[in-house]
Amino acid sequence: MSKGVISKDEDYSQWFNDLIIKSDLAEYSPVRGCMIIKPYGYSIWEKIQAVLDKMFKETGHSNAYFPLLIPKSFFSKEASHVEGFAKECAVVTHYRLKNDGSGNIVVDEDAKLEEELIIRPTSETIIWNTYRGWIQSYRDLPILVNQWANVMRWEMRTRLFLRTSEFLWQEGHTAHATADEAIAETEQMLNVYADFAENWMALPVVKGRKTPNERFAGALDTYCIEALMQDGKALQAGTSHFLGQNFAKAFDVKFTNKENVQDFVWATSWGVSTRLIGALIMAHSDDAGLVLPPKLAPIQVVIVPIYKHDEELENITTFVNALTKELRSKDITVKFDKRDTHRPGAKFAEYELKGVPLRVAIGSRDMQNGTVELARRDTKTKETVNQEGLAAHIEALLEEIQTNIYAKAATFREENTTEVDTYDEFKRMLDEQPGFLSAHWDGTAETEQKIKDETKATIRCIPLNNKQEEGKCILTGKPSTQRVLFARAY
RNA sequence: CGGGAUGUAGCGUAGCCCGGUAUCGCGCCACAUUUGGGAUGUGGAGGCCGCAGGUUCGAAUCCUGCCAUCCCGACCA
Repeated sequence: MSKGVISKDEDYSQWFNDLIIKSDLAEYSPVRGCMIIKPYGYSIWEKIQAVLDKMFKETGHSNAYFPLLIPKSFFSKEASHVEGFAKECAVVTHYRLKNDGSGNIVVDEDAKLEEELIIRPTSETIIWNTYRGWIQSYRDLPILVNQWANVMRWEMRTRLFLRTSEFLWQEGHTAHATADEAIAETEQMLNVYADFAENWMALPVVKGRKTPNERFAGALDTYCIEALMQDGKALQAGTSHFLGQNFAKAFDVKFTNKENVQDFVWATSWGVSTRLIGALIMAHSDDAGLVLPPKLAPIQVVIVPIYKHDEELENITTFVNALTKELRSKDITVKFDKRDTHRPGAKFAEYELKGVPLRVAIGSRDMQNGTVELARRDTKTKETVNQEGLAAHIEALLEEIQTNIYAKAATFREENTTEVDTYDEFKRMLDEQPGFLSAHWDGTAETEQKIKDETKATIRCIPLNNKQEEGKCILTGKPSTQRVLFARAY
């Protein structure tokens, strides 16, 4: 176990917090629920951004930026939307501070805003208010816009990366001439998210749809990707919403179609957030620290020299410089840590904590033998290999690590996904072996709510391409045509 | 917003019951010896004891109020 990090079996929540703090991803800020994302943590976000941004552009989207502050009145235009967000909005009421004469800085009551401003919890309202001016004809459609931004939701209870008051995300907001086109867009972006989660984050996900209860405020249909964490709880890793014409109607966004008939515009929105970093941590890491998939690791390979004299270091450095150059030509991110202020053992522990996928150690012994020592973070195994062909070997190994991390997570999910047919078994599994529970449900909100109240488990999603089969609801015994996925969730 | 806990050096802590300006470890600085899994020795620096009142000759310690954070619930990406 790493110093200062509690074992994840002993206290999972504490383990998660310890890891984030000790591995330098983030720290607490002076403001409740807000965190400071430190350079190492932010560099993971930058990688996530770079990959997703490319995927968005390849699917025809462009980036834009809408303001942080939204007039309060905008929120009253879409009924279910305001209901969903009203309780967690931060409100700007004044625009000036003053000195009260005794050295205290206070709000200047004379500087009260005519209309209060809301710090965006999400941008549907300001964006649809804007789209009204952009759209007149079917020729103006579709609009395929994404924005990278911060948002604020004043949550009751916060957790680093999983649920902070302010978080970073991207939100796509598209406008279409037909429902079919909007639904296709919603599904397309869900697939982009699933592709990203599985192939970059090494995180297996279930694609599905939310039940009406769990839908986004203002959506007709919410698609999601659900992942399973190591403590058996589910995490919603991304969502894509079909908003129908709700926002177009609320903000009066109409267009003239080819038949010269006016109609309301069809909408989607979709987003993922810095929560993905939380998912990354909880899905793969262990008691020694983070385990980052090579494709998203800020440092993919760290090289640690072991030497007694400067002359030996020079020797090693010459070799390392050549190796580094070769690795960089393969787009592999390398760090050569030749600090003489820390001994090798300390460095080993540090990079394990930080989840660097591959470590190369080179000492004088290796230089004489023409070898290096390679240590994998995912398996914690070490091997001594020849310096000849090393770059190619490392490249292959990184791919193997990526595959292995995914396979491990997939196996875990498989072992913790259970089909249950009775309510007793359902409750017993939640206590004894938490995970995904695939069970029949009668399709009513009442049943869903009752199960939630009694067990804290919610319907995570109705998986897409779900197998249709006859069954009986685990709670009511009423007939059902398919299983849905339950779990306790973050 | 309910329940629980905690605030003492950068971090982790002792001291609090029984009032007398603070303990230990890690880290930090200097020098030396070290370097294949978290080095060792010697010397040193670092504190308005969360904040504000009160009691007292004297408060980290007793009293009152406040603030903040974390954990568990309800709410949520």
